[in-house]
Amino acid sequence: MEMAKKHLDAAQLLRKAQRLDASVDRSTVYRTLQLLKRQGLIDELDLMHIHGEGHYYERKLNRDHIHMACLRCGKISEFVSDVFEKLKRQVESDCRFRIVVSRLEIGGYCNACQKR
Amino acid sequence: MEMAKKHLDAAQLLRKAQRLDASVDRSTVYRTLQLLKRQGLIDELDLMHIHGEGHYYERKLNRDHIHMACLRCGKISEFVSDVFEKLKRQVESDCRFRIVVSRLEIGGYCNACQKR
DNA sequence: TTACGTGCAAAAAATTTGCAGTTTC
DNA sequence: GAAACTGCAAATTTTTTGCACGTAA
Repeated sequence: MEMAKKHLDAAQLLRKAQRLDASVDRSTVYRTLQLLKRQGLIDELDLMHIHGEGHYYERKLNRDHIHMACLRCGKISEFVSDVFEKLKRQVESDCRFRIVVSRLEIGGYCNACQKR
Repeated sequence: MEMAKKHLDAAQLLRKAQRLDASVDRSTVYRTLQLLKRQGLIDELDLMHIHGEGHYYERKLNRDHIHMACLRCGKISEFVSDVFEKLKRQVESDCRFRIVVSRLEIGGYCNACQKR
């Protein structure tokens, strides 16, 4: 599964998979996503539910990133921050909590939409 | 709606509401939640889907807090951090993004469960 | 009136499950 | 052959919608 492009929901992944093998079923997609999620190989997002109640998935990379969803134009942008890393380390030490997955999603207005 | 207690899902809110007025319908709950969400009066969480695919709601207070969900015992804990506030300010200035809502959820192992 | 909020019933969207047949080791 | 994976069909769960009615400004 080449989840190279990001932020795909289960239906999109199904369609992509069926382009390679038309017999692939929805349940296989969901079962595989569950597996990958448990292994920590993908991250699950909901992008502030701007486009409905579904979930989106992306390959987990070394560096976590923040997702920002524009409430007006729907654009999704990403941001990597040392402060985010610092925050996670603070949670781990202050709360004695071993972090496995983390997700920071922000809804608001992007630069372009603020100007209108 | 006394969402005093937190992290209630739509079904729980419906049951609570029906205790006061038995005729309340599911759709009213969902419509009200949509409204409150748009007004920024409540926050929507999914608590890392530890207990299923639903969503949880809580009154939005002055200070945002981080939610941590223990993948073993299911306990949800909360944490307030200045670093989180700093991170949000960084996003606003570095990305020129006007934040309306933000949500940081973390999955991992709580102090007690790490020791087992 | 005109807009709004509601219950009701039905639909739609998202995800899960049981089962039987294959493949894999 | 046991364990794991799959497609298929059907079921569940979660959320939304159309509609008719009542209410409030």
